[in-house]
Amino acid sequence: MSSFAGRMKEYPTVSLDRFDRENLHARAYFLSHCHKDHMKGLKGPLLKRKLQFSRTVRLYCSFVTKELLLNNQKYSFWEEYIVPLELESPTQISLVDEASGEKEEVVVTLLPAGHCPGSVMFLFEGCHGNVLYTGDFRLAAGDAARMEHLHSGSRVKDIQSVYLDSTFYDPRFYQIPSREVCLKGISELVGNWISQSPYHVVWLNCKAAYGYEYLFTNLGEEFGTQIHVNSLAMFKKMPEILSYVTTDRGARIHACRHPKDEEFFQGNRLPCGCSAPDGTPLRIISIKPSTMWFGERTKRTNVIIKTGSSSYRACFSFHSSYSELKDFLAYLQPVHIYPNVVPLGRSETEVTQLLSRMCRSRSDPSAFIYKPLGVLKRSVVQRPASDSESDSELFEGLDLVPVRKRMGLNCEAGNENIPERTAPPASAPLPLAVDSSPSAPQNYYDCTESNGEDDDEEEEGRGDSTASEAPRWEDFFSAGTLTDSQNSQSEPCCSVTSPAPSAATGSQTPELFSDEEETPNNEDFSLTLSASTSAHSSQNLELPDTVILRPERADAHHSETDRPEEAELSQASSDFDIPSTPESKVLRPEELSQLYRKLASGEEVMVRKGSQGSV
DNA sequence: GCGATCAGTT
DNA sequence: CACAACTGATCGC
Repeated sequence: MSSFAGRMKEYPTVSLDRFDRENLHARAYFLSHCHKDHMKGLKGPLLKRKLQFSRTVRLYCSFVTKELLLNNQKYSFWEEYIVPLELESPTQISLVDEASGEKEEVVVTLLPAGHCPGSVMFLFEGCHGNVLYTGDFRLAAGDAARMEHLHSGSRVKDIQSVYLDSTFYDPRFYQIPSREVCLKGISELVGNWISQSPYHVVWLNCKAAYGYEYLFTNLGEEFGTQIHVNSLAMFKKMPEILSYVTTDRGARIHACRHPKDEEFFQGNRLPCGCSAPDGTPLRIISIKPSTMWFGERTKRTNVIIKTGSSSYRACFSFHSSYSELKDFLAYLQPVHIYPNVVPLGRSETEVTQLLSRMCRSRSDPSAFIYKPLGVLKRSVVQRPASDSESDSELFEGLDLVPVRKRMGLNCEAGNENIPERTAPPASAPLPLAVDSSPSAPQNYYDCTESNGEDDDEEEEGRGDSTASEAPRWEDFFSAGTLTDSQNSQSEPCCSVTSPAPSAATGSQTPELFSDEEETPNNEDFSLTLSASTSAHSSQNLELPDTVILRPERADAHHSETDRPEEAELSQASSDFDIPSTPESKVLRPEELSQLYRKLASGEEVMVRKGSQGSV
């Protein structure tokens, strides 16, 4: 849950995702996506009054977010104050103090965030530097390298600060299976079930929040069907979603909800109360999307877990995993990183400190020699989804840095003279490496036919789409297009600048595939299903509560700390429990700086187990 | 009576 | 499992 207070240090006159308290005085508002915890104060009467007296204060968001927001009556008063922005189209906004007339210009660019429909990150560029507010996001490793607007020419932009969705910034959440893998697992489960008879139906036990839509569309596509949901109203302008949902209760796949839906399910009823026309009892399974995570060295990823005779939990995450976050940060190398979320069981200072290891060094770069150790880790960062058993995590956080030139902050308006850092080495995901051929993702997805076309062509109708890309999740459900874009209401306070020229020269496919070969292999679990578990009215008591459908391979090393009850659930393993390398300890940044200095000065340095000793 | 906040539930 | 929303109790205006 976001605990971001609403304002960024560099541009304190704008407020993002918070609309109460101090934020009432903002010159402009930004909404990253339509989840309640990012809308605090948004329906406040105080704000409403302020708007009525203002000529310049506006709310900026994506078109889809606008649509979803206005779908809720409580926010309808915003209608005339919302300025929807296209994705990836830098827009200059004047931040005006209406009392004094003082004015500051800032260029904002919306980047797809992959969190839920309409979700975006905001990149601000102005005289206080480039700042990225991520909102909530789930991006795969390497995605930052594919975002044109994080680059200037072939170089990564100089990012002063990142305000980060740090939900899973904790080594415990090292790995979360990719969307593709999760989707494939769910697909197989659903397919195996509904193919058994017309009375076999599936209930997707989704929470009342946006973000599951790509599940609906992909399942709908795969099985040539529609998913039953409570309401279509919010999707009325989103044909690419609308065509896969229905309010026809006769559907085989349901994602409808009811306040007592869990009870209903126990009584073999769907939340919508639907039953078979001829009176034959339905055979219902529930699939509850929930986040599952896996430790650093866990190779097997069980994306489906059976939790009862007819209940399953399926891996699903709205947020990037620890390794995905590290990849993201390692690529951008911001000077500062501020957490928007404090993961459970941690303190704010703790997270900030952990994050500081991913910041560009603030000290004199010449004090650091990156070579000996940096190279080691660099390789890990390149292939985040793979070689998870590598012990090079020893120096986590200090890897990255191929030495990059630092220059002063630009204080001219605009973003012309942004200091450029060198592009990452060839082994890194290339900036703008446009992996546009549909074939490449197929390797990655590893989920057969269902995805090559999941881009749902209508999506491509988006007018602004500058970069031609392979089908991407974020294209699909993050920002989306609306029909009837009569939206171009030009606002007095905003003008569109020309997008930065695309430098999509690279053609090399980034590190997409990883070792997903180790992922699905789902034969095991189809067996379970075809065994056609007895109707769940007969409580099968000898079944354990939790059955892992695809057993772990022997590669989960439980060597040191072998805790039987956790051995099965790799997500219970944490890097705290099982150190990456038995003899290593994670050095504190100060210790490492000291170490690096010694190395730089030619001193001999030895790292011994547990503590760093030097000669 | 409305809204904000918190704890508990799913 | 740890997302995000809903429910109900409590407090204040």
